[in-house]
Amino acid sequence: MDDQTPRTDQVDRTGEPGEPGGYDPKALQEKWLPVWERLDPFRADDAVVDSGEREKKYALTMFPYPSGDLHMGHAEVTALHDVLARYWWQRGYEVLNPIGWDSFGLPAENAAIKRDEHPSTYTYANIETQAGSFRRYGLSFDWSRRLHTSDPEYYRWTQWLFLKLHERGLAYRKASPVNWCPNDQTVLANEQVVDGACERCGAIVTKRELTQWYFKVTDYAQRLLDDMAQLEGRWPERVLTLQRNWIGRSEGAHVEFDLHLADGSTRPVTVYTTRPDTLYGATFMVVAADAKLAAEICAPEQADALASYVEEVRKASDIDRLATDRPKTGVPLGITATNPVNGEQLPVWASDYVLADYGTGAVMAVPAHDQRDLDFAKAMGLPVRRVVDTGEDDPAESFVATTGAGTYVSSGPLDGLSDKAAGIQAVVDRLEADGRGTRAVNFRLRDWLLSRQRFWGAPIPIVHCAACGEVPVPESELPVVLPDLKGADLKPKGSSPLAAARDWVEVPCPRCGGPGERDTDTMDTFVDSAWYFLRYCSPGNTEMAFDPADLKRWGPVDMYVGGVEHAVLHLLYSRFFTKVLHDMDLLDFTEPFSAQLNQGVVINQGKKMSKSLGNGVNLGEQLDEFGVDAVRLTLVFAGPPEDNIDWADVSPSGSLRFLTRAWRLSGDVASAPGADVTTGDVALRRTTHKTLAEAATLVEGYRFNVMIARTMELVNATRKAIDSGCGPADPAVREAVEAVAVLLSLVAPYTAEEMWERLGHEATVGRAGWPTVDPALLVEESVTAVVQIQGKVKARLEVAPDVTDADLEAAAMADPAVVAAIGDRTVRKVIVRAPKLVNVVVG
RNA sequence: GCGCCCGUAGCCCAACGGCAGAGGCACCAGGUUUAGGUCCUGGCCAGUGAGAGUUCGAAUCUCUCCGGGCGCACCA
Repeated sequence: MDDQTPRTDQVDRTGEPGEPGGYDPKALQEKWLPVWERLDPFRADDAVVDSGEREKKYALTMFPYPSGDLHMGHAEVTALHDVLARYWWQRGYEVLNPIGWDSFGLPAENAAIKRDEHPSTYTYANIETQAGSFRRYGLSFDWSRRLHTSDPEYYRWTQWLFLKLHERGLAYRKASPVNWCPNDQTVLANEQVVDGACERCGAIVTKRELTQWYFKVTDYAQRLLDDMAQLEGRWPERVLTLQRNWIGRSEGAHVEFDLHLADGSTRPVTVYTTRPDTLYGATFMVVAADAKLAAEICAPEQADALASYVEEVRKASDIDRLATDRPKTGVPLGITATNPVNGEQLPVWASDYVLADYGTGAVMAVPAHDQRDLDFAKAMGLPVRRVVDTGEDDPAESFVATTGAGTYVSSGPLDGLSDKAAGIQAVVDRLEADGRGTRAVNFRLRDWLLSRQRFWGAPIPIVHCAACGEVPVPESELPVVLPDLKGADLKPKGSSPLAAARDWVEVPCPRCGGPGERDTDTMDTFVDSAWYFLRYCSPGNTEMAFDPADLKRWGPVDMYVGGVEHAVLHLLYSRFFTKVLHDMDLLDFTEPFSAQLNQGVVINQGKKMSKSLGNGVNLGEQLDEFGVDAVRLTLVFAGPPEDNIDWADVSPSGSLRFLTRAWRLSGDVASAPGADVTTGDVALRRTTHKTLAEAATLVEGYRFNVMIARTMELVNATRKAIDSGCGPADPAVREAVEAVAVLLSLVAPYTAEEMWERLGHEATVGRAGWPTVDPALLVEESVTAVVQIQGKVKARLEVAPDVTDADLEAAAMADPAVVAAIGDRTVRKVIVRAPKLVNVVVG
């Protein structure tokens, strides 16, 4: 452009910190943070919702674990989350956007051992550091509801919830082989074992027979599955799939076989199968080698073989067990079982390919139609009998099991049938008539093992009494506060550190007053986080965990933003707790999180950031160099929220440049606040209103990156209008820049606030409200219609937006370029899509 | 092995079945400065991984293949 560039640029054209009049992110942060602390603009007010003045929104981001300071991951998830929370405020909702800390857990305990101090020292110091960083990061949290799961005031209610589940028979103790992490010296839930290793420390997990506390999540398996219908389309598809897989429902039948033991007695055993229709093809039976059943039914002459086999199996880690190409092993138990449909005597084997804790721990083996059974049959030289002819090669020769439907053969009354459902029905009917079986549903989901042999968690509020058994600690005595242990006291020794605190352990039985001992395990930290979103609604309530009335007001969570790494554990447990509390009439909803968004991860140069690769990006340094707003903008603009962000692909300096350009606009506006905008430049006004309308749709669709692109366009258009269009005094320019400030308030709050002030407004722009969009300005004066011949563009016409199909066709056919393009060919068909397009088909 | 998702300029990413490029990064040129990791203007740049089909019209729908990512994987 030319030299009508406004004068202010002489001073403003700088991004250098410290320069007078320049855009200085650091100065803005120092200027506005105290103002916001004073105004406290994002405190969620119960009364405002209750009066009906504003509708509620509950925006939640997965609360952090207090290890060190915040990192890029925190910066990303909170920046994305804050866009939506701030948008809701601007749109006139009363938004509950709380923050807290998941502050129990192993890292603090390990740090405490290393430094010979109490875990709380490390924990609360980190929390303060992170809280300060979050504040500087300019997030719209309601700090008044802050919680820490390691506070006695919080874990008192975690213990209360445990008691409630215990009361309802949903918390129980049982002895069973459990996952044991030799490094952390504690048991782990199934969900915490990933590929045979501890998800936290990576150590290879082994098995131990221990008596542990469980939550009966399996009672809710079907509902956990069914209620996902409510979440369809509102949760990421992959999370729903993960949950579905994890619950792992299957349909089949229980079939009872008679075992003929070595002592001549008969004993029934039930197997679970999804293919009862292949019962005639069963040629042997397999029981889990490590199940009690195997030892009980084993013939005496095989007892030694079984014992040494079990020993071998126990030694094998889960890693070995996971190798799918691993050869099948096992030992015969020296007994037979009778096939209930044809009376055949089947040899019974023990093997580790059958799992003790799934189904009944015993299977009927149909090698022809199950690859695992076939592999075993091949290894042991057992017969293979095809009973379903699928047209494929006979598995007995090909060693490829056929699992599809086909025509039944060698199956007695089933022969000739070729419908799988009918086959299953026929066999089940027969079994039911004989009292030898029934239809059954099985779940892969296991009960939630919640005991941990570690210190830094909520003690399990149970007293063990020789006379009364497991006695719940009375609610009035909660919380059961952790004893004051630290440093070396906490060293893992395979049993809970709490056991060493004898004065703490030894208490009178609450029931009989006799000598009792406290349970010395603590709860899995996933128990703490399975209900924290409820506590935010009733902060500081000393009478109850949460007030149902508060949850009626705020619940359920409207948007839950966090990482996919919690797709199974945390979300499943929270869903479970919600349903239990619903059944207790404490909640009127059955799903805690109505919608969910998973952010990607921040990587660098194509790889996960790690110390060993030396490619870590330090959040603090980025914030120092580019400022909070530029870093937040970069993270939000990088791409769709769920995509990973490669820090090498993005440009915080580019973000900083954009913010500088936006900020400079606010200094150029030369009309007074409240000027009559209707007299302003219509073209710019259209852009402004169109941008606002589109931005709203984009934010609601979580397309924050595109929303920012639109804001950039508006900034560019405004710059152009000032420099070479209507000029800085046009009220349309003010309107546009105010719109920019509001749009930027979602992602760059400091810059937006400064712009707002320069525009002559009071803080805070975060609560200024979304400008009203004038629908009249969304309609274009004219649109460009394209005319295609055979789908190729040949001409463009400027037409009214409300042009009729007939008028548009007439105009198109009259256009010289079109006439020329058609030439002497015959017009076969004309497709008209007013006002955008005409397509002429010639032939 | 099974299932799901994704392939658009040098890079990150847009595009109700209707003009392939909105925005940014990088790069180049010009101007302003010439103390600039400044600012302004302009430019460069793909025919949408490959092929086939449906359609008046396909980046968009369908199928096959290639490439990448994710999930599940002895759950009977």
